[in-house]
Amino acid sequence: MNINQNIKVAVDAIVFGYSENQLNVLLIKQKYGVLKNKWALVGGFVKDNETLFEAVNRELQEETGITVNYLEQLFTFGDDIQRDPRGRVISVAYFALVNSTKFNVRADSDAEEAQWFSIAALPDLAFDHKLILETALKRLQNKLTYQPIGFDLLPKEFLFSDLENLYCTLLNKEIDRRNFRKKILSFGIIEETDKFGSKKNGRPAKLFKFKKLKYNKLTKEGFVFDIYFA
Amino acid sequence: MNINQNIKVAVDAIVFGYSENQLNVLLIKQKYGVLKNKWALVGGFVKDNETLFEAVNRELQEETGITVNYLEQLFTFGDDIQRDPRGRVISVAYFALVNSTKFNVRADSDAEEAQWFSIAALPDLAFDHKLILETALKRLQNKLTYQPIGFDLLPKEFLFSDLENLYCTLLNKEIDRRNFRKKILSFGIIEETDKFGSKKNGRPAKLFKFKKLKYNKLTKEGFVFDIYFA
DNA sequence: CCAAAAGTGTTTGCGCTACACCCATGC
DNA sequence: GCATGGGTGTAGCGCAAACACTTTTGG
Repeated sequence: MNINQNIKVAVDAIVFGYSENQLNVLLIKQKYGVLKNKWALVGGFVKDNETLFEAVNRELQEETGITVNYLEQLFTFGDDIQRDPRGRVISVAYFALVNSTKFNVRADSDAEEAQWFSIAALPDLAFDHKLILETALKRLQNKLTYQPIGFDLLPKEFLFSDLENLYCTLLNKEIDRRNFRKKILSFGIIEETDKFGSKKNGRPAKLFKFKKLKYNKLTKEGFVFDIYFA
Repeated sequence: MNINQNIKVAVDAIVFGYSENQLNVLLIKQKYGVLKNKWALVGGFVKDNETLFEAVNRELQEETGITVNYLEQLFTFGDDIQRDPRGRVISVAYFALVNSTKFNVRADSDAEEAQWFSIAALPDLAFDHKLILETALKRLQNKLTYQPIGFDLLPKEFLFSDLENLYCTLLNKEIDRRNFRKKILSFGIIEETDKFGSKKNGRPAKLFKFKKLKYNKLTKEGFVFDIYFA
C-alpha cells in the first residue's frame, strides 16, 4: 500500500469494579518513558496481525491477568493530535466490567504495578486518560438504565441490597427500596437461591442470581430492560 | 517512537438523507484499485497532522461537497484483519445526517462519482461497508427514539406529516397521528410558522420549525426527548 | 430488649392508548 | 361535490410513585 501515514494505533481499557459501595477503576503505573510513575489505563499498541478485540484482551491479560465479565468498544480518541507525547497515536478505548471482589491484582510479566482506585479519589492520569475515564463513566451510568450490566459488577450470587446500593451509588439517586425490588423482580430475570448472605447486622438476606439465559430469551421476544427514577 | 506497527487509519462516513418517504445513503464509485467500479462509503486515510474529525469533514468536502447537519462517531472497525485487501486498515466510522433535498451531489476534485441510493435498493458494497451501514442504520433507529435527530433529515421548515412519516418509515411502525402530534407538541421544542406547505392534494398544512436552542436549554434542565410506541 | 437491616401491599394520579369526525383545498 | 390529506378531544386503564410497619437476627 503506497500510503504514507505515520499514525500508531493503541487500545485502552477502562476496567470498572465495585466493592464496598464504591466504584473502582483499575490503573497501571507507568514504568518507563516520559510519563514514568504516572498512572494510566490498561492498554498498549495493537499488533499488525491481531484484531482490536484481541489486542485489548491481550493487554488485559499481560498487564493484570484479569478476566472481565463485560467488554465493549467505547470510543476512539483521535481528536487531540498531541494526546501522546511520543507521537501521533489514536486510541480505541474499551469499557470493561469486573466483579472485583474475586479478583486480586497481580503484578505481571511486564511487571508494572496494577492497582484499584476509587473513582472518588483518583490520582493524576497520563495522556488524555482522564477524558477517556469520564466518557466511560457516562456510558456506564447510561447503560445501567437500559441494560442489565449492573450484574457484571456483582458476584454471581448477590444480595438485593447490594444491587440496590449499586444503582444508588453509581447514579447518585435515592431509590425506594420497595419499588426497586418490585420492578426488578417483575422482569423475571433474577432468581432467588436458597442461600443467605450476611451483613454484620440485622436479618439475614437471601442471595439472588441473574438469569442471563432467560434475559437473552426475553430480549429476543421484545423485552426491554429499563429502570426509571423518580 | 520505536514501535514497529504497520496499520493504516481511515475514516468512513455513512451519510443518510431522506426524501419522498425514503431513507437514502450517499455512496461513491471507486475509480481505482482492485475494487474499481464498486460502490463504497465516503472515506479515506487520515493525515498525520489532522484530527479524526477533520479527516471525515475533509473527505466529505473533497468527495461530495456536502454539508452535513449532524455528525458523530459511530464505531471503529478493526476486528477483521483483512477488511481491506490492500493491507491492514482500521476504519473509524462516522454517522452523518443531511437534509438531502437541498443537496445536489457533485462529482468533485477526485472526480469520483457520488450518488444517493435508497437503502431499500443498495448495490454491492466494497470492503466491509455493508456491515458498517447496518451498524449505522441500527444506531439511527435507536437514536431517533431518544434524541431529536429526525429533524436533521428534514428541511428547516417541515410538515408534521413528513415528520410522522419519517418515524413510521425508519422504524417500521404504525403510529397514531393524533397521539404522535400531541406528544411532539407537548415537548415544546417545535414551533408553528405562519407558512403553509403543500402536498398535491388536500388541505394545506402548516410548516413547523425545530427550536434547537429551546431543546438545548430544556435538556440542561433535565428534559429527556423520548418517543415510545405501541 | 434493642439495634440493624430485610421483607412486604395499597392507594393515588398521571400519561399512554385507543378511537372517529369535521375542515380546507383542488379539481 | 368529491377526493385527499389536515386538524382535533376524550375516556379508560395500566403503571409508576409515594408511603410505614412487621420480621429476623446478633449482641
